[in-house]
Amino acid sequence: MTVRVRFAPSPTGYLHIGAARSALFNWLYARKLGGKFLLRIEDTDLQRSTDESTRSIIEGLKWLGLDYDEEIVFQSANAPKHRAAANQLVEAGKAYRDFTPKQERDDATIKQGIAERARAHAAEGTDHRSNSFRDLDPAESERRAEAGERFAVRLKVPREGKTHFDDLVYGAQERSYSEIEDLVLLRSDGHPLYNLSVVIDDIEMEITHVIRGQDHVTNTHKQILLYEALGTPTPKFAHLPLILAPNKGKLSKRKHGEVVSLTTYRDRGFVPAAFRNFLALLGWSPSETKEIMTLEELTGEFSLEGIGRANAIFNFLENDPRHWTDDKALWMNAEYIRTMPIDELLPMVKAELRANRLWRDEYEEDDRDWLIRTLDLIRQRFHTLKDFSAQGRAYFSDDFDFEPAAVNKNLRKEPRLRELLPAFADRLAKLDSFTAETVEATLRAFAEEQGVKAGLLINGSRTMLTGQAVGPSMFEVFDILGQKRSVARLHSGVPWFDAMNALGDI
RNA sequence: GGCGCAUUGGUGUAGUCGGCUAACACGCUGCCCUCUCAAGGCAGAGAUCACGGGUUCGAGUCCCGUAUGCGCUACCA
Repeated sequence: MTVRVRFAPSPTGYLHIGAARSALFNWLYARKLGGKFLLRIEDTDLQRSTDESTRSIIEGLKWLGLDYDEEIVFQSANAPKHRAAANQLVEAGKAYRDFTPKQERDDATIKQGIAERARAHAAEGTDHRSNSFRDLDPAESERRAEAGERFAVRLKVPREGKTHFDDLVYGAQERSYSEIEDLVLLRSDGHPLYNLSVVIDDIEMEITHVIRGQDHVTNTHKQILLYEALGTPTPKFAHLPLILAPNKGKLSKRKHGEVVSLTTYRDRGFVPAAFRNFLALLGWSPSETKEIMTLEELTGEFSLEGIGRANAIFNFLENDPRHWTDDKALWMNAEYIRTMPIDELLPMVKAELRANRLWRDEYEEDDRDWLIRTLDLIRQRFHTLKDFSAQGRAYFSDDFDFEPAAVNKNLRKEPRLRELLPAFADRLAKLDSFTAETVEATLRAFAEEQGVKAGLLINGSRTMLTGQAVGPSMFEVFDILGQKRSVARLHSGVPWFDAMNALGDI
């Protein structure tokens, strides 16, 4: 039997990184075993579901490189089947009509409401499953329904016994029936509810393995009850540890903002492969110690046995731009940027430069070699794709900013630079062969002649040519920027210096 | 309140049948390299494996208890 797994998000917001990891694990499992990876949008909650969210999920999967097989299943389209299944269970005596009027619940206080209700039940000594309609005579039930009385459909959970399943991650699990309420299958307005829909759809889609977050374990017990009532074999289950916030709390969009949204990583310059790699290591570890892995390696190495059972903390510092997301994710992205094949990096950089109007068509043809050399030089110290248009701007445009700190450190400290730099520029202008080697020889000779340290001219040049205090080896930068631009930028210092001096200390 | 799950350095994890002087990665510190910053190389700090009992010659690894955290407990998904 071929493996069939699914990723079943509800489109009620942007794709959460925890959900993205579930998708990744499902995908890896399917690909590893030559099975199918299916996508099902659980849009049964019409109030909260949006098309925009559905699009965001699909885009997110695409960005991560997780392709799905077969058509997307929209759960709402299957509502008639879900209703039919519930009715069939009523007829079979496995479920019953509950004519209790619907209680309106305040969504915000629902959690404490549950606890209070549980306490009250315990105090009264009542079984939380006790429902007067559970044993209502079928004929009577039928009659009241025909008369148009509103009712919900609840599963009749057996009085004695327990459900059990072997979780592929957590091992043997069991739960006494007495802990499970007669769950509602159909609302009194006929709307099918989550647990019913999931089971019916999973059966219909012939899902063999359900791999989802650990927050679903209790649902799994309820769903098993449904499978049994329906007389259908259960799929295998594997629950995944959760991804928590640094305070060990739930990682939510509302509380933690954009760090939890997958699209953030795309928008802030992550290489998809890097983020995917990072995500794979959250809760799962390969048998080898190697952590940087291609998709193929990930697929080959992946196994459910490698998944841990403890929740993982997604480590980041709010309000700290340097650590806005997990350090390891940032490191991994930098690692990918500086080591991935330049051909693969190129399209991503192109998109980034284009978005910032720094892209020129010549980069595609005549200047392609120059572009590749430049990228190879500057990518060594970049962390995200954004850096190519920000820190890297001076390589693609003459219109770039000077960092005040760099100006103070490398230019203002030594007044002689106002004359030295242009004089050095004149030397460079005379060079017949302008390469890293000839520039270096020229600079060192000039420094000695003027009785200054080479470093003074090097650092001053760096700031004049790039606006920054840090960057690649300066002679390589001269080489990349070329003779004309280098000379011009060094000369541009004179009026600039005068303006600075007029302004006084910063 | 009830039920379930988890607990190895700051974080992610490894640790098969009990032999650990507890391993790897990120992060951190220092040094080297050097025109700066990275990268790289080297060195290092950081964990009495939540706590308390027990079994055993020997426990991170097995058993019991406690604590803490998380999850679920809805006519939400």
